[in-house]
Amino acid sequence: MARVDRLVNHRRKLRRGEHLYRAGNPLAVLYAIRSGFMKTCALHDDGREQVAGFHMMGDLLGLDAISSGRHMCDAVALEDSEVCEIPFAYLEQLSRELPSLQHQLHRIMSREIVRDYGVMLLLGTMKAEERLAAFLLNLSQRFAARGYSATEFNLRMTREEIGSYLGLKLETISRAFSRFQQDNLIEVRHKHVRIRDPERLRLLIGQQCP
Amino acid sequence: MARVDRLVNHRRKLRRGEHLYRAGNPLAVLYAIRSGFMKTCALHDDGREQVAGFHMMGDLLGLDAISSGRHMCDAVALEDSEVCEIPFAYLEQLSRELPSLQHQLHRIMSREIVRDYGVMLLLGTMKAEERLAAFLLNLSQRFAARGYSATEFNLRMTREEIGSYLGLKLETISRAFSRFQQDNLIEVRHKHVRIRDPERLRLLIGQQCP
DNA sequence: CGTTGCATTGAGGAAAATCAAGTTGAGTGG
DNA sequence: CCACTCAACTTGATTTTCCTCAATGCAACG
Repeated sequence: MARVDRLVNHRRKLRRGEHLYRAGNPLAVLYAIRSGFMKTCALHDDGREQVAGFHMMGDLLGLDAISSGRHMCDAVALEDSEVCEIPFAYLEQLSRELPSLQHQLHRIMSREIVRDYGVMLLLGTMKAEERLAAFLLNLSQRFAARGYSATEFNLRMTREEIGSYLGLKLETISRAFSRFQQDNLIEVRHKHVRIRDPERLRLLIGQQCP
Repeated sequence: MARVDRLVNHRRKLRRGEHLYRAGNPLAVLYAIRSGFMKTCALHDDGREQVAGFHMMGDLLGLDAISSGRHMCDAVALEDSEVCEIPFAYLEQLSRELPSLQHQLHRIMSREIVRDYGVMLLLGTMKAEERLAAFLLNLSQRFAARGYSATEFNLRMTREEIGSYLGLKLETISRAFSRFQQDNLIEVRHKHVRIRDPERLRLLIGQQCP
């Protein structure tokens, strides 16, 4: 137990806007988010970038770097945040001795893969408003799982970042928000969102294009 | 070494069209493809599905199931194929004793995560023809890495499956193929593709929209 | 109190989806 | 071997969706 403690001993604080790591940085440690809110951005050679995910308390970052020993995306704090540094080599060593730790690590990596499949489904098959609905419900659920309100929260990211994540332009996000508000699905004012009708939001996602 | 051999001892043959596993199946083994060609499909509750990846010799399938103990997607053979069954529990056990095996497993899972980021980038930021160009170059590269021709190969999947993977409709794929052929980038006749100008295909991807 | 960065809204245009015929080729059975 | 069938593919016309461009609004901050 003492040794597991040592695994998560080192903390690091980040100011809003600060990079936790950048693509190309060598892998040294994984990061468990203790507090705050972050985004990861996948980058293409030609300069294009896309938000690959939004991350909050309890999420583990840096798994992309294990394959090559270098990070393959950027991680940026969207608000002041605190992370735990987990030396990867030590994590591997310890997980050889602790089967439950080992299995936990595998489950976390697998969960990331499953999450990515969900994003692909969203990007590949959904219309703009379906994407935003799915995004809001996902956020809602994750806040709820952490003990925050499922129906009322502040967005930490800009419309542009939401758009990037959902494969849409910021204007499209803005219009979808306005439309949801008109339809009494949500109340939205700047970064603040209140979900008024989660059930109809959920239905909205199911609408195949006919 | 004998024990590593035992790890990959069991084979399974699949006929074209046969499922290797389906979403919901409990995780028992991972699968290493020995020969053939497969697709994995992510599924949404409402029946929508999307091809999450195409897989060939050497690829490892089933990682999505580790997180929950159940498969989260379908895997289907696109041609007669053979796979190796790798009991996951035994793999975990053995990787506790063999650090290099452990690290190899982590790298493979991480590589899948990185691959997924690439697909997100493709789905989120690229236009139809860029997507198809990226797809063809990726296939080409993977064939080359396995000792096959990088410039000439047979597609194992239909236009519809390509479209599903790329977030496009089959008609769009067909038109993009025709256009590439007109522009002398490729020759395509049904499933047979010859890449005539990989360099210009590569350039095509870099074209930001403006 | 103007500057700055987001956000909203509208108008027009481009990309891809949809709808609708045809074509091709592989497989099947006469 | 030939006619038939069926699935996959191609191509064209039209429609939808989202993007682009542009103007304006709004809050935060020095």
